[in-house]
Amino acid sequence: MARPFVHPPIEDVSLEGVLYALADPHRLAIFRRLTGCGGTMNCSTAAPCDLPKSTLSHHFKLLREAGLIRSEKQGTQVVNMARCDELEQKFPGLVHAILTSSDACESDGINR
Amino acid sequence: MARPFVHPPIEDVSLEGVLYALADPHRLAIFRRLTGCGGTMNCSTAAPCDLPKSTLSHHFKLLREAGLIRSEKQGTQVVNMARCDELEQKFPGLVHAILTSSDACESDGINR
DNA sequence: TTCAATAGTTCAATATTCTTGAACTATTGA
DNA sequence: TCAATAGTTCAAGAATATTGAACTATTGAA
Repeated sequence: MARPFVHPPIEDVSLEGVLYALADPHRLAIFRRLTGCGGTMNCSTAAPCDLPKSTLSHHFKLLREAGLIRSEKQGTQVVNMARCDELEQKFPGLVHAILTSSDACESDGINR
Repeated sequence: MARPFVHPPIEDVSLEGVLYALADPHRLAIFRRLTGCGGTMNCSTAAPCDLPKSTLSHHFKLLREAGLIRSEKQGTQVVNMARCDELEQKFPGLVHAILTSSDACESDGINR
């Protein structure tokens, strides 16, 4: 694709950005799948929701630029992975607490 | 004031709502002050930022309806307190992780 | 090679949400 | 009774989000 992906260095990743990115149920669901799978996933697979692809693309971009995921082009697809280790170092316990809380919430209705 | 305050029961408080509420730097700053003081604080004191009062009122309402704070009228003012214990029970470790991460971020520029 | 299919991205327009000035309300103290 | 205080509410303009349509890059097959 035309422009290369933007991945902020971990020191530029802000708490607000992270919270904002994960405050959206679709993005939280995507991030959960990426952390859950341990490895990489392409966009449409990681998104367990039937949103238009332009919307999905937007969500992935936001997750990426918030510092939550790393994306890389691979053939015709883009593979994504959660930046768990870096995040854990910058925001200790945060991702874990969010994922745990999210697990406990069936109310989301979108996750899984 | 006309309409009474709305405080959702803790079981109706959603993770997304909490994340969204705290994704705003002003609201995070307000919440931090409320947790930091341990007790109650009126709105203008809890808000360490010089926003118009209509905006502040909106932020307090959002924090309240997201389940993060409890507000009560006392004379001419409204006193607020963080719902820490309830939140801890529903979302273990979450508030603590956010506050810790927030402490570590001087980049916010608004907190304290 | 060419061509169609795949997997996203980008753009632009509409829809939704936020911010804030101005007017309003409730309480207090003089 | 009145002014001051501390917020709330409303409405309008500003800022963001969502999404259909057009576009791009890569692959695999003919």
